[in-house]
Amino acid sequence: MAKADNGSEPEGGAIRRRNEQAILEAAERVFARHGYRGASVQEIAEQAGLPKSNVLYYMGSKRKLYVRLLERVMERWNAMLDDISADDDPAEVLSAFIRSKMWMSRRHPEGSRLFASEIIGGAPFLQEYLSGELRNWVHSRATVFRQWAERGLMDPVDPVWLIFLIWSSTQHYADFEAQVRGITGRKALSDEDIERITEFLTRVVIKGCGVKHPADLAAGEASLTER
Amino acid sequence: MAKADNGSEPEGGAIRRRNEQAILEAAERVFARHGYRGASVQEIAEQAGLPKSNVLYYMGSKRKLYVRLLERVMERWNAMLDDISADDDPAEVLSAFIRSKMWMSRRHPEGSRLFASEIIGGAPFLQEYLSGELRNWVHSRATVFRQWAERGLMDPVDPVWLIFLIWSSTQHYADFEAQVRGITGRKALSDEDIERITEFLTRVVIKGCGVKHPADLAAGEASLTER
DNA sequence: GCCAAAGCTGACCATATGGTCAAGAATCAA
DNA sequence: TTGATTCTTGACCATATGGTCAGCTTTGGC
Repeated sequence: MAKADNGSEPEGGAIRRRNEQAILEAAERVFARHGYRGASVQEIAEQAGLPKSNVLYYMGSKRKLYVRLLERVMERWNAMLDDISADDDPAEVLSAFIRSKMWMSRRHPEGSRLFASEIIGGAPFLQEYLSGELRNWVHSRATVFRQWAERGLMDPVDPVWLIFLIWSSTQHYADFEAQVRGITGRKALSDEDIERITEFLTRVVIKGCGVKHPADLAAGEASLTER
Repeated sequence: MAKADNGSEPEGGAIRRRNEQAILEAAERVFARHGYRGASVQEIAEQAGLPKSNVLYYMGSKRKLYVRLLERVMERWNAMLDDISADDDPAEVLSAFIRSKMWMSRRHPEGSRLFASEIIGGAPFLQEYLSGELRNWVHSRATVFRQWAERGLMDPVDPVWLIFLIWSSTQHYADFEAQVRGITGRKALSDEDIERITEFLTRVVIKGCGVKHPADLAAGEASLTER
């Protein structure tokens, strides 16, 4: 038995928490860079500043460590999947969606790359998540998008392709960071860059899908002028 | 010395060509799935139906095989980077660009994933290509886009972000195929699906960037009606 | 200070890795 | 048929892999 049993999740003493944190951080980097097979426990241990045995002591096995990392990433993901309803303003919802996705890519690029690496490898560990939880989320969002289209708030585009468009174009800046750096010639993108890209993507998506403000709807459909 | 020296590239006898072909195909799959480190020569050999020694005999080393694959992918890529000029119709150029990128992702998904895997891993083998050849191509295209914007043929968007948008949203269907399958619930996308997605992306990009037909320009700017 | 629990880690293991090599088999122009 | 070139491959090697374990030290509540 450990000390007092608090109801919250992060179990274990201070030492355990500190070391696990170091291991998880190092592992996220290494797995993101080399994929599940290509990553070695030895390298993770070195990056965490611990002997290999210690990593196995805390994490049990390479596989368990990897699964735990994926779960951590998916938790961050899910926290972003907030609820929207058909009554909200499409432009605002899409804008917020793009912005939060963009900043997620910026704040957790290694996590994004870890996820990408898993998917590229055929998603051996995430298949049920994709075709279960995530699929449901996408389809519930799709329903809302379709309602917007029916009410003339946006063009009748396929919502799934639209979601994929937003996902891919935002995650690009995390997953393909090396390419972005090579082509722009910069060592890293600044916060302003990210903000400008966010604005660009938002603009293209909203204008490209013919999203209208609810207020403009009441003003009659005779005027095709935007804004 | 081998037989007659023909000027074309694919050297070697029929046996060599056949085996190399089998090895390259198998290797593209395995490297795409597991990354450079995670791929094993043994697995490549098995998938090619040859003993490991034979793979090394033809390819020299794992590293040389990998580099050769990357070069093959980049050749396919470069063949697509045809020339455009500021005199062309922006809508047509962008449409053709999206379409060819989309079909490249469909026809060579393993190659696309191989490239993605290399970039996610920090592009250790492709850094100079990215910041050299590819960078120049992007910037030459960017110049054309800017000229279009100056002539009022499209909104003054940053051309580099636009190119990234097209790259990411098209490549998504190769790189994240597992995710697309899981969420759509389908075993594979059909040619019609790809065509519809192409149309969707083209529409969003062209409408979203305010691309106009050159003919509409002459008709005066009073009419804001589209199409 | 006591002692059980937690933390730590070098030595070790079976297996898999990329790569070499030598010796034989198939191919082919002459 | 000959002889040289190409092809084929099992045996082998040094190293790295994920994982185990026994025995040590440290920690922290009493």
